[in-house]
Amino acid sequence: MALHAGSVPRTMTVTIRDVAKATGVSTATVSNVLNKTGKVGRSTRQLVLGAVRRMGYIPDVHARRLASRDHRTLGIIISDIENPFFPEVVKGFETRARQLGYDVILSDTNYDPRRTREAAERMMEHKVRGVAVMTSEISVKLIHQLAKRRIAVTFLDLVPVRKYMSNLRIDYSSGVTQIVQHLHAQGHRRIAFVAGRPGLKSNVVRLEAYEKCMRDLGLEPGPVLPGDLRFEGGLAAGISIGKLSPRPTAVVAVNDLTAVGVVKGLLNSGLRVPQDISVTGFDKTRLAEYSNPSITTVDVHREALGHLCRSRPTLPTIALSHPGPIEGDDIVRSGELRSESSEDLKVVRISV
Amino acid sequence: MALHAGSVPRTMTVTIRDVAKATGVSTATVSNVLNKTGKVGRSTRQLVLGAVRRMGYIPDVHARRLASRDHRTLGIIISDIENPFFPEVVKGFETRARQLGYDVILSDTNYDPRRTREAAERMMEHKVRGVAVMTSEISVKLIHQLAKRRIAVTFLDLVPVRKYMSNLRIDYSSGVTQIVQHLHAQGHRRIAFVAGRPGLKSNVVRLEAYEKCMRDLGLEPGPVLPGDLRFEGGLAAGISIGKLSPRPTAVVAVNDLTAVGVVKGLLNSGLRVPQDISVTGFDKTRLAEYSNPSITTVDVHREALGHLCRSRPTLPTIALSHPGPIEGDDIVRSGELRSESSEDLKVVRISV
DNA sequence: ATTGGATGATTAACCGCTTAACCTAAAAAT
DNA sequence: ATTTTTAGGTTAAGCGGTTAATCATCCAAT
Repeated sequence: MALHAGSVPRTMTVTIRDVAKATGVSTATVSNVLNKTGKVGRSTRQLVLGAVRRMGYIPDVHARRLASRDHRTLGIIISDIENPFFPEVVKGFETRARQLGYDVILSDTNYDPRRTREAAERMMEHKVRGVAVMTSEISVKLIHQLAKRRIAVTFLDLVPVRKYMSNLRIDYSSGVTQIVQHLHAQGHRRIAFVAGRPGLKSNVVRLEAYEKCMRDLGLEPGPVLPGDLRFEGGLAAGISIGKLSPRPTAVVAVNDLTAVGVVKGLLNSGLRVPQDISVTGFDKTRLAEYSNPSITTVDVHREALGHLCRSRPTLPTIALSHPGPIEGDDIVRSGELRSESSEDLKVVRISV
Repeated sequence: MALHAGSVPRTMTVTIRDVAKATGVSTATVSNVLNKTGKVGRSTRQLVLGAVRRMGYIPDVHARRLASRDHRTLGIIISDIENPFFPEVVKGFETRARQLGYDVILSDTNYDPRRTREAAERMMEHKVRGVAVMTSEISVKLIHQLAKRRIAVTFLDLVPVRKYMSNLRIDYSSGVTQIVQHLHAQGHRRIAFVAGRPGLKSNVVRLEAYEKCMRDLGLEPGPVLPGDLRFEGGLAAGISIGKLSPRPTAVVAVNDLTAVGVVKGLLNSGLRVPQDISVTGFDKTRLAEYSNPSITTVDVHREALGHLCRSRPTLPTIALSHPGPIEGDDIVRSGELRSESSEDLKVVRISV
């Protein structure tokens, strides 16, 4: 029995002290090696690095973040990860963040105000540098709380910009307007609208844009059906529409997921899409591409959302693709996704 | 100017010490109030709680985790958040974890071994209690490293179970076999297969099951086309299949996303689905439901995956829904999703 | 009156790492 | 030859919590 009980490490995890002891240097030196501060000599560095590898040392992120006041973490709050729109945003956001050496923490609110509040709290607990709020369930109060803690908040057109806030204004109106005009140009006159959740600003904006545009075109703002931003809502709406007496010839859905549901509902009602009736979506998720038939949609430039406020130019454009009753790809350019930042955003400028 | 400069707090963040000072108690007491240890008297508790609220104190998660060795955090590693399969798993996992008071950290590997290794490291840095590895890019070594650090690992049929490991065995073979037999029963004789990524075990298993089953039925293992587990691969395969001279009458795709791509490819080639050719998928994602026509798929019971090893019973079953050339819903029950756990899994038994 | 819990609160060590301040010896400058 | 830099390290004080050990009361039991 050559082993002394005393030689057994108390805790299973290797700490920076263990590495220091093993190499005969101070913990400060090990830390400096790990953080590449360039204050350590070549030979010592090799020595330490060797030990680190050999001993399987992995720094504890909590200790690290606690000690260095610099928490390189960003947060993103979304509503529903099952809506394909969000994974795409998340992917862009995460990729970019990682490139820049940031960790990302994700919170899904599931359209629930309580979970939204918890999500915001989680961001504060983690002391994230910035958070992208990609949902509109959040209260103004919560946003201000975040900002007050010097967490740079980026959101979608929710409240006026102040310190530490940055607004991504998605020009929903323009997108909807284009869709409606597009349908009008195709000869459609009875155009229905499938809405999202009543409380959500972004949805209200779309609905109003639809109504205004219809009137501007001298049309009656056709039937407006309730939805839930999900497949189910779209499905139900599609079935309802199938039963309407003067049936609409086109349906504008509040988002792609809803649109896909509408299509399904219509098909289930024995209608043909797009021969009998056209359906359009919003968001330009891949879902629109997967769908049969592909649905016309509005690109809200998720990638830009994900990459967040690349300075503050007028970002690329909304594109309408794949018209309703016609096959083929026609890209209509127009509308815009604007990015407004308050000066203090510099803090989180996570794009180059 | 009634304000003294000295009265301005140095740092913007309220710490437990500030709360203690403000209420005239010790930090230990504040901590005890916050952690509901029940060691604090009623009046003091109210006092503290009041101050906490008033001052907007939010505990720092890093400090907390560092001090209490109990890191209530779970990790989940997935391949591609844009594959609808994963958001569904994540949602289940996260919901359950939160119910149990765990935090979740998510990592997306994007089918890239390097990112997989980074993901595993991230888990170790965070000292998570357990991690669900829902991708097969991961190396055996990495899994062992995690287990060695006493991180309970749950994975999909990758390596033999040891200490701290738990295996979710998805009976892919059975699923594929059922699909093929199902198609055979429908009268299909030329059945193609669209594969996933060559290296991945789960994909190889499916391919082999397909081949074996075909032979068992006395059929030639029809054409096998390469894929990538994504829409693109399916699309390309679908187009290729459209050009085949003795054209298959059915296609078994390695997963739903691929299946959707195949359908699109076939439709683009002027074929009708399912009248001319049937397509089946795997995973039973909602995508299969959204698709037109809906595709037959195999349920791998994501929810069970998400909820992880609810003890270790033989979990519910695989269901085949919506056959190819026939409309309507017929559920074929059979096959199974098994969950094997090593004894030590108790550590992470995150279900009740 | 004395002992012995409960109950409620405090003290202070520590979690694992970073970093400002300080030290030392060798190289460069004067 | 002496002073100044500079490179390479060390010391030790935190970061913001938790928690074991300890202590002070107050009250029931002997």
